[in-house]
Amino acid sequence: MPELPEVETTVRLFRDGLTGRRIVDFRSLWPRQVTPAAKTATRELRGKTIERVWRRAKFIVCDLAPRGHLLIHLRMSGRLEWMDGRTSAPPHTRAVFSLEDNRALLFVDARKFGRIIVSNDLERVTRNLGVEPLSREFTAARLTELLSRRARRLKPFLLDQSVIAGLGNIYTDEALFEARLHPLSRADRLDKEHVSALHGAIRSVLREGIRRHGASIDWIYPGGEMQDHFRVYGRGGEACHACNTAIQSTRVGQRGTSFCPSCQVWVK
DNA sequence: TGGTATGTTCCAAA
DNA sequence: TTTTGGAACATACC
Repeated sequence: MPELPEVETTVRLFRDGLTGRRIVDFRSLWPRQVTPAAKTATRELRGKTIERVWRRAKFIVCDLAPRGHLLIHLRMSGRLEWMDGRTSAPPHTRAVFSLEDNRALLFVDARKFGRIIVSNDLERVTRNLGVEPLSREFTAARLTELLSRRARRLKPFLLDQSVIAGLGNIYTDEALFEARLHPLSRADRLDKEHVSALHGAIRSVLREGIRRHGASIDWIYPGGEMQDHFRVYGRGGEACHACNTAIQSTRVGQRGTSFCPSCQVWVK
C-alpha cells in the first residue's frame, strides 16, 4: 500500500499509539531488509523512546530520544499492524518492534521489498529526495524550473523521487489525466498553462488520496476508498468519464500506464 | 502456466 | 552527461 497518500494514512493511523512509547526490543525475521545489520539495529533501538512520527516522501519517520531515527519504507507490499497479548502475528510478518506497554508494532511485507533503517543521520538517508509535493515550497514556479532542466517524458519524470518525492504509479497516472497531459509528453516542452495544470493536478490528486485514506488495489491493504474514484489507473478499455473514449493501457518505463488518448495532450 | 503488481537500485546501452 | 531499458529483489494472485 505505498504511495504518499497511503504512507500519510499509515502515519496518521499509528502516530497516537507510537508517540511517547519506549522500544524494548526489535527482531527481524528477514534481516536483509534492515540497515544497519539487524543486530546493530536492535542495539540502537532498545531503550529509545519514539518522540514524533511523521512522513518524508514515502518514508515513515520516527524521531527517537535521546537520539536517532527509525525509518520504514513500505515499498510494494509493506504495512504496519498492531499486535497485543491476545493476537498472534499474521503471515508475512518480517519484523517486530516490542513496546513497553506490552504491545508490538509489526512490519508485515509479503514481497520483502520494504526497508527498515536506523540512523543517527537523517539527512544522509533522505538527501536524495526531491521536493515534498504538498509543501509550500512546491510552487508552479518551482515545477517550471524542475521541468525545464530535463528532456524527459512526463511519466518517468514524475516517478523520479529525486525530483518530486511521493508520487507513485497510481497518482502519477491520475495527476496526468487531471492535467490533461499525455504520459509521453516532453517535460521541457510544456507551456505555462500546462505547468500550472500539472502543478494543481499533482496536489489535488494527492490530497484526494489522503482524504480517501489511500487506495486498496489488491489483498494487501484493507483500508482506503481511493480505488473507487480512479479516473484512469487500472481502467484500460473502460470509458473515459470525461469524453467516453476507451482508456488506453500501455507501458512506459516498465510501468503499466493508463491514459485517455483523447483528453490527454501529447506535447512533443 | 505466465503475466502482473502501489517501489527502488544497479548496470548497460543509446 | 542524460535518458532509457532490462534485470534484480521476492511473493501471491488471477
